Amino acid sequence: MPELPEVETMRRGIVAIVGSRIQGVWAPRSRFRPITVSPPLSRLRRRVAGRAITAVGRAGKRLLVELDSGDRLVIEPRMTGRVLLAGQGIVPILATGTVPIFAKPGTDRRLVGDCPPEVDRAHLRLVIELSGGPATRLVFWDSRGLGVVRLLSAGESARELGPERLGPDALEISAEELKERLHKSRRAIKVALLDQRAVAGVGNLYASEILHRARLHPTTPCNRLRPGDWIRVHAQVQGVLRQAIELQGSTLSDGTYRTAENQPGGFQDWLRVYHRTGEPCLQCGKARIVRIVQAQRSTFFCPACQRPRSNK
DNA sequence: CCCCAGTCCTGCGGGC
DNA sequence: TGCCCGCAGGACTGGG
Repeated sequence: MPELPEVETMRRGIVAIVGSRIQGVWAPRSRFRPITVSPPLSRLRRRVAGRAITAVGRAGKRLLVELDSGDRLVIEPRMTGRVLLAGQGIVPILATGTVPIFAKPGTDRRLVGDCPPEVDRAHLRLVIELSGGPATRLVFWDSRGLGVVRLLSAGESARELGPERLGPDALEISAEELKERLHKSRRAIKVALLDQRAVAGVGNLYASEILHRARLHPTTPCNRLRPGDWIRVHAQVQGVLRQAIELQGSTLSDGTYRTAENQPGGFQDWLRVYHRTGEPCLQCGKARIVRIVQAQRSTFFCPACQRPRSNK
């Protein structure tokens, strides 16, 4: 599930398209529902055709492809979306379930590299044709199809990515601002960290990891946190996300997330609580990891290392 | 302000 | 062995 580290890794993986020009955009035919694109593809295509890419940025869990027209493409991978680059004469073919494979055009089933026998393009959602750079295509792949691609004018950007909808990026936010934005809330700290309007980029996996390392019980109401708690939460927000970026994100056993170079991430080997229900805590070695549900999402924590706040 | 349930979607794993 | 069901959750919406 792409959160900030995975999206940042994707951004770094495609940043070489800066300077390229968009030649066309198309959505491959598929047995699945078409990708959610706005404006509709025909209009989007007219607005981006011939434009040069001036930057590739990121806001929280969204990828931002800036164009010389002042418009920007916003790519939201959500649960299973991925971006890939295809080079000269190479098109991505996608193996069922997991791994994208690269093949020479016109040879659909003669694949380059290892590949399971069943190959399809069903989850290929959007292809952006490029010229003048190292890649000829930017490809958006998404198995569940919850991902979204939007073209926003400068004005729309201000609204859609503005402070009403998106808080400061989790890598940029200061300890003071994080505390200021949350400390009056009665919400559980775990739930609050997932609120993209408060701070952008933390998702379900990293929220559990952050709180375990900060030694804070996930159900603690924000307004019960002490100054030292905020310091630790902030330090771990940054520490965990930075380490995860260094390791190119987390590829869980479902294998869905891959870098733009089609490599798995490495942070899954450093997870201390996520998906480790019943296993011994790696911190204390005594207690076993517990799973609870908060706001309809799984939370994992160590009952010994993350004690609930006693009164006051 | 906050919370909850529902929605979108597909792949997978458990249970029978 | 096959089938059904529920689960996974990011972002959003509508109702309380």
